[in-house]
Amino acid sequence: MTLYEELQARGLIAQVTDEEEIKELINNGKATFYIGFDPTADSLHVGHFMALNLMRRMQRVGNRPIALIGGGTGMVGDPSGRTDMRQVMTVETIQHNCERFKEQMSKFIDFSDGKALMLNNADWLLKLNYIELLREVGACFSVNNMLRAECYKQRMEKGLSFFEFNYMIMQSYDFYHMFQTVGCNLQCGGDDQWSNILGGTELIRRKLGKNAYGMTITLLLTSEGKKMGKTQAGAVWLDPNKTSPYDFYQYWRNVDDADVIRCLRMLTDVPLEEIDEMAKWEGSQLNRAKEILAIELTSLVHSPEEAEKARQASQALFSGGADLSNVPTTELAEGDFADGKLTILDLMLKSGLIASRGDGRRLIDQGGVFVGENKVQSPMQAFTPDDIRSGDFIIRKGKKTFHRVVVR
RNA sequence: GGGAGGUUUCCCGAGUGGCCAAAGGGGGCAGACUGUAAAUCUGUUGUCAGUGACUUCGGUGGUUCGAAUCCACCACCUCCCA
Repeated sequence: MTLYEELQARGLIAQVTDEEEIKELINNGKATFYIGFDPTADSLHVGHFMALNLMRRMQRVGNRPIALIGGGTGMVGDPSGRTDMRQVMTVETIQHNCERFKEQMSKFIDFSDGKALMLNNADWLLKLNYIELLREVGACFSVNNMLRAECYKQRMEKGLSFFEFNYMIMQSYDFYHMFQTVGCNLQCGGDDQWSNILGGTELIRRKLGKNAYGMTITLLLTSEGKKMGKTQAGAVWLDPNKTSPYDFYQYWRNVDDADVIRCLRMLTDVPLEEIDEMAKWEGSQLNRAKEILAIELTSLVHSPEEAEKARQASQALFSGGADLSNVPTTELAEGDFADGKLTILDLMLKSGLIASRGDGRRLIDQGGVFVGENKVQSPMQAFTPDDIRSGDFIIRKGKKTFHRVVVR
């Protein structure tokens, strides 16, 4: 199976500018392709994972990936898919975020010996002179066309600033620049990037009379049409300090029935034949598929060891296993026990299970808090360090949030 | 530059002087049912002590016994005309 066929079979390819040419390029490892990453946070998240995965797959057959950090474009912000203007970030924040991205990406992509590049468009965009830019590329963009682009359409109702309107031009300039300097001949991205990518191929054609290509990958949406990897608490991060491997594992373990197979196909390396088998599973059998998904992804993003730990912790909690050492834990010192004991409210507050004491009272009122097997009856129920030390002290909030407390 | 309207609790959105911690919906959380799924039903959803106090309705001042509601100024947003 060729790379292109595989990508297609996994449902990753959304749109391509020229199917035959792109097949030829990527199947034979002749593509130098780039994907842009906006440094809007200090960690990559699940949304970026699709892109990293694509880069990894492409690199395996000899294509050369370029991870383009949007240090320059990040100062403007992509209006695609946004209903409001992005917050403008300081130069220092952007710089810091770029560093972190670099670190995280190295786990997925081999940057040695020029097998992959990491560039920052701040290196060329910041140097641009407004008048020169207008003269050089301004004539190649039709405002009429730009306004028709899907990414701006939605914003026409709410209002779009000129500042953001320029995003497409800058992204196109990136492609144009890298086409000339490092031979970048293909741009990939999420399907919401389609208009921006076309801007680039168009610019290259007009300015240089040469062909460059574009390919977008399907956005990973839940069956309800929401972006995958978003929770109420925010994004699911790849940084273990922001989203623990246990939480990461649980996120995937809990995806909807309707989404498991698609996630397996698009995100993991599990062979397609095996996934096709799983697609036949029904009902509670799908739980097995969710476990596989969670293990595979936690292994890829963190490590097989972390994945195993998360699996063991989950099993211990949900199926009554013995080893609870890998459950999320809060450590307290004797000194934390003001009067020799702490109430259940204090303990939950300290371990981050509740946001306020009122929140905790409500939960307990509704019978949603357990210590071990026992339902907590009163918010004033108190525990001494010895109570906690006398065995595994597990607080359960609701059905699936567990937290262990230990006293040093 | 001229004119009109708006800014409410996580989001949308009611509220035009006391009965407003503020309707309704969404979302979230919890309970029941389950498979760590979905759907459904129920409860809950500012903070802290619990028959009470405190903070909240863009900001700052003012009127009033009393303001999310009235007045003044400022900031921001949207729409219409140039």
